[in-house]
Amino acid sequence: MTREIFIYNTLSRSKEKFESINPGRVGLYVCGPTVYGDPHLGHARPAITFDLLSRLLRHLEYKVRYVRNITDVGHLENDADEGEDKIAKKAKLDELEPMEVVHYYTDRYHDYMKMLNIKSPSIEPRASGHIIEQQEIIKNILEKGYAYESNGSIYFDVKKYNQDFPYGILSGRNIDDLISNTRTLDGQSEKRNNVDFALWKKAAPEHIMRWPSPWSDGFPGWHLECSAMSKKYLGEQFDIHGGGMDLLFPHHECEIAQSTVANGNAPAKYWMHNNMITIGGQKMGKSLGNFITLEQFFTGNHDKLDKAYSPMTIRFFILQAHYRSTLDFGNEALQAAEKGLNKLNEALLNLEKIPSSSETSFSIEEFENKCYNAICDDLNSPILIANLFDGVKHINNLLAGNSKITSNDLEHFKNLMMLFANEILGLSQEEKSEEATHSKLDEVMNLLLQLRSDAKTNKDWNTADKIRNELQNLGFVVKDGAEGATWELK
RNA sequence: GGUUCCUUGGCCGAGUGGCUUAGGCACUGGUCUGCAAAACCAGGUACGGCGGUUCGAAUCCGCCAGGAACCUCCA
Repeated sequence: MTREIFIYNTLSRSKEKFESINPGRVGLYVCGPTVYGDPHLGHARPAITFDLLSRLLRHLEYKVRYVRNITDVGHLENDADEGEDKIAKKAKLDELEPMEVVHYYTDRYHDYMKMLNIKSPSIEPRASGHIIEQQEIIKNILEKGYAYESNGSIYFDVKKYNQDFPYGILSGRNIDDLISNTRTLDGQSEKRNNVDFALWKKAAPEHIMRWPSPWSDGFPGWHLECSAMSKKYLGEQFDIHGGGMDLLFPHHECEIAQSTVANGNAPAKYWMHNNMITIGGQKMGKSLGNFITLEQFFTGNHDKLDKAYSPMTIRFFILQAHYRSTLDFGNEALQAAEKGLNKLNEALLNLEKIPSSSETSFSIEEFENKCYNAICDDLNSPILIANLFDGVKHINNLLAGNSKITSNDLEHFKNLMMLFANEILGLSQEEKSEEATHSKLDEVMNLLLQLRSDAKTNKDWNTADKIRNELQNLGFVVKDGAEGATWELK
């Protein structure tokens, strides 16, 4: 299947036709989470966006190597013990091993990504497992003269780099503005310029995570890990680098600088950035403390949530906006998404009930093209979803006998609906959870007992007995007591 | 302060030079129904403000207003 894909490349600030470096293969690197907190709605966005991208590429028969890292070193030391309640905090008086924190939150991240039906990447490397590779890059940059040592730490010399290469090509920043505008922070006196960034940091005595190096016992700078791991698993130049817009500067800019010095070229051909999810018009993020975790969404356990929302509702909600637009959180919007998704799911189930006929009254081919065109146009999932709702309309009309379809076309149409909804958008038809079913059973039984009680009040003994006897046949025992009837399962 | 970006109907959210009245949710009328629900049919409301370019602009340009992201860890 040869379909052209267009991708918005942040580097050129325009949509470009996607052409992979190696025919039939795609190398994709996406910045993953720093695992020191529970995953929140913001984390779901890049995960879903690039899950969608890899699903599409694979469907179009590319062999995709999708690398998404886990950042487990760099900024952990003080955030490790953010307990929610005092008891939990007390339990952590004996500080946890950083790797315990990392392990715990990595597990949590995986659990919630799985619930969102996000496929596991091909490789999920960790920064702490690639210290050697990072040190190799530092040595390389030092040899080439674009980094300097200062008090046991190594900094990248941005000013020098900018004399030979353009710094700021991704973010559109100008180094002179940066130098004059960057805030001066404490502890930066080691740097020649405040725009310089750390490749290696000497560890303070209290810092637990530390590795030996030619320069000091310390740990690698944050920007370096992605350069090291993408190079190791995808090579010096790969196809697509993804991540949140908030990583554009300085993180991705620094990656480009590091790779340009070390390898002689920028790491990726296409740079894709997903936009932020906002709450009340503001970015939902850790520093603002206004984030809602995925667990809270799934349980409804948060002040700002009217109710619980299922993982698929969250996924659908995110897919209903284009990945480069901000998306504002709101209960109304979420409930609209929930209802819309239900409508879609019901129609998909009803696909099985459609009778075939001797002719087809709408164009399957046109439907197919519209769907492909939408998703191949820089992952325009909102348009694809709109097209799927056209499909829903067709399904309902077919069921109502208002339109017709031949059995061949029906088969094709079914496959297309399932392809786009399930395989590409990743909207699985989640089974009603056992828990939910169980709690509903209680309500249903109470309803039956209430009906029986009403019948008894009306001396409608036939109905009352019928309810009791039929329940008995199904294995339920109805027990009449002074306080009313109760039931139990035999 | 610098850089970049956004502002679409009751809500969310596509579109980007001329007929897309996108789509979802909500709403209104009708068909169906014992009554509902679902479904189907029909319907309304929009492009922040002011100027300009153009035969024609929500879409291009300028100014103004409001908002956001980044410049420090952040998806």
